[in-house]
Amino acid sequence: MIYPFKKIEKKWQKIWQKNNFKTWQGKDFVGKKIYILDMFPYPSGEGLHVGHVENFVASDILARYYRMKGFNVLHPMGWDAFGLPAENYAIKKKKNPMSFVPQNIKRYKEQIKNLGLSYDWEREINTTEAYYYYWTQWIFLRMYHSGLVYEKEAPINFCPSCKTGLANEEVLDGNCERCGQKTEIKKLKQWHLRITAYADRLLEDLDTLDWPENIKEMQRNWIGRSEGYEIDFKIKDSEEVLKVFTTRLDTIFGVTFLVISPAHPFALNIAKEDYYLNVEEYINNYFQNRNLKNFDQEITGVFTGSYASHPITGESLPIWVSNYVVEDYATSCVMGVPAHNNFDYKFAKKFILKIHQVISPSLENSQVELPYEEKGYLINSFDFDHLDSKSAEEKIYEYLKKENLIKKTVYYRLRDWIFSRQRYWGEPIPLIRCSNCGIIPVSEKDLPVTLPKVKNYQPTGTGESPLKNILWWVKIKCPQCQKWAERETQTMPQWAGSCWYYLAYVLKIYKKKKNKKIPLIKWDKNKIAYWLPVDIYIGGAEHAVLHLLYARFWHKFLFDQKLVSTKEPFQKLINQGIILGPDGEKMSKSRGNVVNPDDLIKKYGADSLRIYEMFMGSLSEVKKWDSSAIMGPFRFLNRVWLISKRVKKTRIRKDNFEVLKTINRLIKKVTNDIENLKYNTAISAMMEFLNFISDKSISKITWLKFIKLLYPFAPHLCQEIWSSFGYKSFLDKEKWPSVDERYLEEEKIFLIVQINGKKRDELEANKEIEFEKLKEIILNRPKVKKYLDKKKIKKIIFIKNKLINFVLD
RNA sequence: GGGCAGGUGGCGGAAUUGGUAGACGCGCUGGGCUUAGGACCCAGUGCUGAAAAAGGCGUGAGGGUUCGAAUCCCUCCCUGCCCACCA
Repeated sequence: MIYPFKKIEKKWQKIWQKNNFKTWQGKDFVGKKIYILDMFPYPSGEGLHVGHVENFVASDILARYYRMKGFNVLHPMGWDAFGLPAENYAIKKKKNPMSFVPQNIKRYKEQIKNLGLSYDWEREINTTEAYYYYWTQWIFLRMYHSGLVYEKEAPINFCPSCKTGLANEEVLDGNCERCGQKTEIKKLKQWHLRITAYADRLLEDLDTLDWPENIKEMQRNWIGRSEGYEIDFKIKDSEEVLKVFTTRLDTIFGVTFLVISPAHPFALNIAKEDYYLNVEEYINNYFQNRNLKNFDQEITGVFTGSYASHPITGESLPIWVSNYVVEDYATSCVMGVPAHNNFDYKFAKKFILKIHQVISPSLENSQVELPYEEKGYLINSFDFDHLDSKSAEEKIYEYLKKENLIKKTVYYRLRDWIFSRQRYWGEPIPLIRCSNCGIIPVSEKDLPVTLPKVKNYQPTGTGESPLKNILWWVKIKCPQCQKWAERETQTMPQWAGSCWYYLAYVLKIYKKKKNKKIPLIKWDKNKIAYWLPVDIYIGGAEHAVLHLLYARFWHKFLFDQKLVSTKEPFQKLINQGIILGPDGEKMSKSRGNVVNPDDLIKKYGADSLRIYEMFMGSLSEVKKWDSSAIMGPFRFLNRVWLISKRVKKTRIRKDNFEVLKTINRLIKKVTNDIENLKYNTAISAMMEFLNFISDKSISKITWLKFIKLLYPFAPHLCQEIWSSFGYKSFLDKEKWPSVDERYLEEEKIFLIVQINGKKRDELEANKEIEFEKLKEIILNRPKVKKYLDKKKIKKIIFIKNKLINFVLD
């Protein structure tokens, strides 16, 4: 028989909705809080996928559990609806995203309702609504006034398909993060946010976070702090000086050439007559070809004819121009130490330059295969010979410092965040361009700068935003000189809205206007102080260096502005592992291996789907979908339904010790497992319990304890059973079962008998049994006797209440 | 090339952190019930040992530490993810 999941699920979803989800509302300033947050989705038109389900169910279990534990739970949901995915989809479907996004949201909400997820819908937010992006713009203006916003023409990544500039973080393997197109390098004037000003704090404060180590490591690598030295190399026959950045000062006597990037301002200037044309051609070539980022690019180069002198030895060092020097990192000039750097080595080999070993792995033997990139002891380094790398570094620094040729420096791999997009579907950047006064920020009282409705919102591809053509919107009186000026027509990147949305949930209020509730956001530091930080944040790892870095940056800025009270927004982070298709490949439409949650809900019910996804394996691991395996959880719930009917008729009032022991153990196990997000083992323990009682009669009390344990996982079924026992309450308001320790203690224990470390026998014995007594019993057991026969016992290992091991000769 | 995670039955995965390897579930086999079953119930299920028992072998490969290793150490192989001319 199949339990009537359709009827049950519909019934409770309706009741929950009718109750206006009041049970699930987080109340400001009431009791002990916990903030459980999901990464909010892009409402893309494809609908929810099984990955969303995994994410949302995982947090829903926590939310329901903590409500039963008496916490004041904040568990909100919203829509990250600006940005390329929604816009590209809208263009494909030839609809304006403004009219289109609400439809998608409606579909998402319907699906979420069908899953029985317990969100606080009063706090729902949508990044594309004016009341919301008012504040996105407001924070931006604050940043502007704090000097964190600047415009700069720079070579940036440009997606020819999305027709917009992209941030470094949005380019994966040279492809657009959104559409997969190969990106090009284009020189465009772009707004930047000075995230590098926060590099150190973004790095340091990672240590205070309870995040997966790999995500922290990714952020560390992305920030890429490196401490080193900037050294002056004088160019011969010139007044100019080349500044070189190195982290390996100890190898300075191994320098045999200098290399500068083709984009370095000196590149052409220092080229000597005979070399000028070569260098010019090389540089032109570089700029023509750099638009396609090529990862297996060959190292090329050209000699400038100029020489620099070594700051210590005065030796002449040829200056080369090469593509292997990154143009926008550090001084974009490198000292070539081919013996101790792999790239320098390749370069020297190719152009037959001197290779000069100055580091030796040990003092005794300097023989080593080059390039040798490890630290070691100095050789061929004049006065500094025999020093180890570290002390040599200090001594050489002292020496060059006296000559005023060196400076300690820190550089970051992290670049400032390119913050403007030449697209329609984003928050307008609240700035005004006046030909008289320059850039004028929109005044706070004129916020929000609303995005106009337009017919033609397709990207122009010329590097101009489609907003440029909407003259009525663009033309504006300059607030300063009152002459005609223009609005900035570029928009913010898709990540802007998600930089502070976890605060928006906390700050959302309603204003009543003619019986209508108008949503508003009102900055309230007390509310933020109460709810923040987010205690548990669940979402995909794909945002490791995007959203999670940007949001931390904004949060730290808000902290400096005294607008929030914590240094970090997200205390604990959990990444759910992605779910692969049944073929073991990433789910994608083109592969045709996408599993649709709607179908599964129809066939087995939301509760079965919820349990199946949590039962698949550990939350953070990558998992493969197996459609037939959902039958396990489905059967499990059917049996719960059946046994419930049986228990309803029982007359048993008091359970025997065995049953009480088992239920109390289960309570302990499930409680621990939920708190550690080990849902798979919690579920298997509940299955075990069901197997255990399937041929026994148990009391209603014990059964309903079990139903409460199962409730966060299968809320519809458990709520139905609860009410069928005559209870009117919502289980969210019921108390989580507590463990009665009396039943956890064992008076009998199972002892393992090992012989030479191998299990040969087991026996039940009284707890705390003494060694001598036990030994006597065991030595008389036939199984053991057989092994001990004629052999000498060398040693006996006895672990109380657990194991005894006889070591034989 | 660098960083991180991981490798356990036919499959998804457990294993209290050094102490019964394979919980739980899927699948499979046999039986029951049934007009029927892709429903349900019962039994079995790491490999090998022709059935049972005794035994032997077993956590990517090899070595080590230990009374005892999936777990700790060393060497190697493989897979996944992220970053990659960052000096």
